[in-house]
Amino acid sequence: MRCLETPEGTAGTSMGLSETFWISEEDPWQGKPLKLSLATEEIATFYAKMLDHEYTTKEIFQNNFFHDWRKEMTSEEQEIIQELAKCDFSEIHKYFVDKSEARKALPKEEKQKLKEEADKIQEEYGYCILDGHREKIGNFKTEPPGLFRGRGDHPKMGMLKKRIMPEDVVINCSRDSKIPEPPEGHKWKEVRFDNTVTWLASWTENIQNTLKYIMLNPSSKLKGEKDWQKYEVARRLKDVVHEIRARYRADWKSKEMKNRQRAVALYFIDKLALRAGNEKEEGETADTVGCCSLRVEHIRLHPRLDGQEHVVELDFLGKDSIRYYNKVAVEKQVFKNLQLFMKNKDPSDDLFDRLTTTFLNKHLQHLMDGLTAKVFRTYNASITLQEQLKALTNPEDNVAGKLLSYNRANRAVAVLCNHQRSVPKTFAKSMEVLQTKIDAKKKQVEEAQQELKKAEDELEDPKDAKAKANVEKKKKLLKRLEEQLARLNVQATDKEENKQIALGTSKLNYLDPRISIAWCKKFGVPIEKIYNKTQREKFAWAIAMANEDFEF
DNA sequence: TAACGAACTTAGGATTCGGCTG
DNA sequence: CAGCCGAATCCTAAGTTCGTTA
Repeated sequence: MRCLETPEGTAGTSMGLSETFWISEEDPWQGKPLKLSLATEEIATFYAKMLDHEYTTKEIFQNNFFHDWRKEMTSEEQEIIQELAKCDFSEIHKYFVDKSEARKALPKEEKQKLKEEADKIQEEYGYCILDGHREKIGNFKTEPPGLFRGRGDHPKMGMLKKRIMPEDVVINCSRDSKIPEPPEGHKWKEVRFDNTVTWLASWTENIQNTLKYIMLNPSSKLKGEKDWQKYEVARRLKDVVHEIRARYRADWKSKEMKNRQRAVALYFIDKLALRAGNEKEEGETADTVGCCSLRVEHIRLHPRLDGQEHVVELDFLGKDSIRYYNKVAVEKQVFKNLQLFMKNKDPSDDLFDRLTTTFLNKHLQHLMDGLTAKVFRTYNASITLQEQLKALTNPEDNVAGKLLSYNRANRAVAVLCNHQRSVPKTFAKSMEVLQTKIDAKKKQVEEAQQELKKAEDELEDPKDAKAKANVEKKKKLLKRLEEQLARLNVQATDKEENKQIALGTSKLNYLDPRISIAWCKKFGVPIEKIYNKTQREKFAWAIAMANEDFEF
């Protein structure tokens, strides 16, 4: 494992950062450059590097940063540097912009050398031996210091994330293994030998005061087996889901408010693939919710809307502050229950005030061994893929056409799970380029049609072999061009439909890979077309296991 | 029984890579 | 042959779950 990177600050070193420029209100510092201590300068570089990001303009970010920065300053520095607004980071910023430009402009050989050095580090620190097998480690470096940037409206954005020292790190390995040496002059916080957990090293980060772990890569046997287990639990849910649904429908009429709330929440989790929604500590994280933590302000009830009855409009920020927005028609009983749950409550009150994820999961555990709220997401995602593949795949299609069907099935799952992405910066442009290609191809097709017609007109004598051959040639050309055009159109459709939808998350975490592998085998699509190298490594267990008859 | 702690999966954005094109 | 672009990879935050503690 790697830890202890060189500090990035340059004060007192020979790295040659030009002087930092400070303006302070008081004489004698007004407009004067200031030499910073090593620690202070390093933190200044963290801020300076982020100047291009919008969030450095946010007050919370600035306040958190400045507060933490001042804590690390010498008393002299604290005396001089009293206001963030009077600090000028632009020279430091430029220094790093130039540095990154310079790196990009490096000659090939130099880049090659850097790559080899990185590979050497990967080779030395990136693997471990588990049960006699050499396994790749997922994250073998401790996280470097910097400024914390949470997602969404995070109250801690801008806080200083401190450098991890060997003294912060716990090593977990076998008693009889070669225990990793701490860097020269340092020692580990602890070395333990716990084979009931999977992590190799851990430390506590200072922002949320939570543990971080060094763990194995998804390609490892250990992770693969866990992944397999996860899907097996979801498959067991398939066998009992109808009973469970009958049960929660019955519970919509339960005399116990607690149970009614649980039944409605479970219905949302099942139907809408919502996450469980644990309670979160206020002020520690961004304000996001899942099912059990929904508040009254997150839903609106429409007795009638757009020709449908009993429509629930959901609008809230979920994990990673991604917005969930959906209008969905529900059963009358659900609708009435929701009205009941909302009665006499403020917008900021919990919708399911009698419900916790613990209570919900206890119930689920009782319904099926190993069942928890998240299993519904896995189950519904995988079963949706299977059904969609069945519905959308046309065996007559060529590989490109089949892949479009696959992507559409994948997309249906991503939509269900609300996996979004921001529209790529280059989207509009690349769409335009594609459209230009399509237009050009259309023209070619038209020309080919005319040429074919001409060739057919010239074919007066059916025995004229040359003319006949010419017609055949033109026909072939036309057919080829038409196919190319079709392929481009397919591409454009696919691209447009994918604009704001992220397929990767469901592919990696929710879709039983055996479904996809079986589909590939059944329809003669090479597995490489749907899984890249990394994904094939992660799903090696499934590739070895699934044949074309696999059913989720 | 609520709060806390630990361990693990899931998640989107940022960065880097590598192949194509002008 | 650079420069661009999409794909792959990296990064680490943000969830879920379960066990423990006060």
